[in-house]
Amino acid sequence: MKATPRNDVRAALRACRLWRTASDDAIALLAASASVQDAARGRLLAAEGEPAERFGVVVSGRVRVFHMTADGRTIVMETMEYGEAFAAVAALAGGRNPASVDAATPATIAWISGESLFELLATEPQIARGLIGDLSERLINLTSVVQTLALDVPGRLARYLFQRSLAVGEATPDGLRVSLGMPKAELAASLGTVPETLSRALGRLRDDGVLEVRGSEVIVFDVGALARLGSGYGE
Amino acid sequence: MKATPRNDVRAALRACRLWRTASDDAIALLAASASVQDAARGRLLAAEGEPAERFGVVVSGRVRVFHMTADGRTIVMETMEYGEAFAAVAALAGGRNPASVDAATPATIAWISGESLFELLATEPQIARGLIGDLSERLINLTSVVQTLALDVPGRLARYLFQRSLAVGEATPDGLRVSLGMPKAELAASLGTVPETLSRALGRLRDDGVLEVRGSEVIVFDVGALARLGSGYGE
DNA sequence: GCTCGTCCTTGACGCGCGTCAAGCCGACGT
DNA sequence: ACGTCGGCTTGACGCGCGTCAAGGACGAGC
Repeated sequence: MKATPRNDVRAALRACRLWRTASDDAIALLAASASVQDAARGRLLAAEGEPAERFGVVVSGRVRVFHMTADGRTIVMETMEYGEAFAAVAALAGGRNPASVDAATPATIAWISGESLFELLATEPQIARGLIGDLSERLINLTSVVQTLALDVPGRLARYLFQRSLAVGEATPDGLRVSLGMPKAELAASLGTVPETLSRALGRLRDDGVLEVRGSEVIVFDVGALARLGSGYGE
Repeated sequence: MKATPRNDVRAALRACRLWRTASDDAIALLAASASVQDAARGRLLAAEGEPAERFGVVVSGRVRVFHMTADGRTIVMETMEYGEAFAAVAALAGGRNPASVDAATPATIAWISGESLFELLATEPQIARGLIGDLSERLINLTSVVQTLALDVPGRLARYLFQRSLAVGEATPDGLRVSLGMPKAELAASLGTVPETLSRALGRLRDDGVLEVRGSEVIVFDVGALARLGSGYGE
């Protein structure tokens, strides 16, 4: 961690939706006040229950916002990438972190104090609207997490694959090629389950002719089926 | 629904934390612009997926924010009472309702357009901070819902009873008397389960000597056990 | 080539919980 | 007091999924 201004940090802050209407000068100030941390993969960045007086913005890499259950499994609530902020709510509400955060890949984080943000808010009040919009959006995302948890594992998997088909699907003569985006063990954790069950769920989709598994990517034949299964409407 | 200003409406709006630093004049304006609806119990107030251009404030009664799964069960995400706003995120983010809302009791609702709120924000920018705080808090609440969903049914029940013990527990010579606050069928739904399973979970707590069931209230002998079970740490 | 390690898959089993189907109890009307 | 009806409880059963344990499959290193 150090406090010299860095271009990558300023760029990440500029890209952050929280204060997208802020002036470049204000961003520069924010960047100057930030402390920068390089975190190895798996490094814990914020712990559930800890008081939070600052929040992080992802400069590079990916971080996971998650909750760990008593038996050691994790539920991933959000994954944040370049230019996204995490642990912001606790800093804004002045409370404790409602969830833990760790680095899903090697990551660089810019830490900003809640105070700095409130100062920014005071000098440039128009950013409030962006902030409110962003918080609302996050609330909507979390709502969808809750809905996802109501699905069974095949449903959650289908929902994930469907979203991923839209995002990174690549048409080929065989079908839509979709990379899983992470090792299967990690995907299982993201879906709130274990590798064994994920494997069976994939096997079932394969047997039903929806897709074909090829190592760490799948060839999707029937995107509609994924959409159907992932929206919670029976088989 | 009608548009004449009402004292109960103004009072409810005044009590609303979203704009707690707003001036009385601004509240009066808001109240005048509101349309008031009296809803019977069970009445649907907002449907998931619908575009939302307005949000509601509870003037009397209680409303439930919930998601209905494909098989017809409901997950309750929040319960809003006097002076609390619902369906606000969609109106603020300009999207669709991420969840449905219905009246848990007969309720009176003041509907306010998202536009009115933004006007208020423009004329009295200091309310942004309250709004941000409220949204953050709601985000934290939802996070706790996610965590609750990771518990098994006895755990969820214990968590609920523990919170309720703190909120409405009444010391008696026998133990802490805690009313369930709603019929058991409704409680079961709030916990994301069915009456049968709730009944068994209560029976189990009774057998373990943690509490005793008396109709629609319970006598708690061991509050610590409730806290333990509800935090996700084994039996 | 072999060996080792890592990641994934498959099978067997147990547990939690939702479902179906009876009972039970207390509240109410006549 | 009796019947009836709705809310609650209890038992039996099936299914989904987590766990344990035992194989594959594949690449890395010698």
